Amino acid sequence: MYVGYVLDKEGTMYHQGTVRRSSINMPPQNFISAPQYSDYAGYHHVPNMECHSQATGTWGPPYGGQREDWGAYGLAPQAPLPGPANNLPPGQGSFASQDYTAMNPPPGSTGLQPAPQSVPVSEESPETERRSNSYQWMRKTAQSTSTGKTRTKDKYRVVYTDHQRLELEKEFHYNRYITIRRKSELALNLGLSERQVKIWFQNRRAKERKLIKRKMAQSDGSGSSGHSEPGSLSPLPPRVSMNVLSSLS
DNA sequence: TTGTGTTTTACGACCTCC
DNA sequence: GGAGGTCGTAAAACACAA
Repeated sequence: MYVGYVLDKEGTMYHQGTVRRSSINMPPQNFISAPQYSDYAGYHHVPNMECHSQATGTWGPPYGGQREDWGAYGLAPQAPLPGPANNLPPGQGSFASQDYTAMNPPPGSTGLQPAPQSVPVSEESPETERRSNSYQWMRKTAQSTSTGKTRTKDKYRVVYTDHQRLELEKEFHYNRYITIRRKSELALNLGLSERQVKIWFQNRRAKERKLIKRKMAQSDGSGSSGHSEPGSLSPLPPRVSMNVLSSLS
């Protein structure tokens, strides 16, 4: 049932997935081993990420221009930040390929092993370390699923590797809505299908909304009125962003 | 060890837009 | 009609307390 559907609809996805996972756990370019991200211990979930509801403009102009926050990941951007300063339209967060490759050296170099990621944990703030503990799962998951399978196969779902999640999170942090072009690039670079990337972003937005709701519920409960407005999560209506962004890519 | 709660993938249903 | 959006949900993976 699922198999039929999926294989019909996206044949490569799960075939690839099978291959990927059988070798996977560490996909193709993957990533040697999770420990190379030992510093990241789960992107720390973007310290501000859970505070988006506190100010509508937290993400600034449509989520763009926040890449400096990557310092929180131990991943400061190496390329100039796109965004207003670079005359990129608001919301057009998508960085050019060179930006991406700056972080993701092409095969032949060291693969996907951005050097900056080896920021010593000791340099992180106590808060960061605390968060790191909260995200230890990030380290473990990549190792724990050696036979990643999907709902359509023997198991229900795969567990993305640290690296895959890190890259996806970075992209998400930069732009909540991924462009078609970036989706392709990411899928290619991470050994995922475009469908997986798309769904990951959908789920990630859902997660964010959930966090915001929770935050708002808490602030309501504490008597203080939340600063964010319903719907403030999405400065760019999905459709608009999709059209605009894709036309710009 | 086990029970329980949370998070993470993945999907279907339904909607909007072109 | 197709693509991508949200919403709701299933179930695996995981964390953690008892």
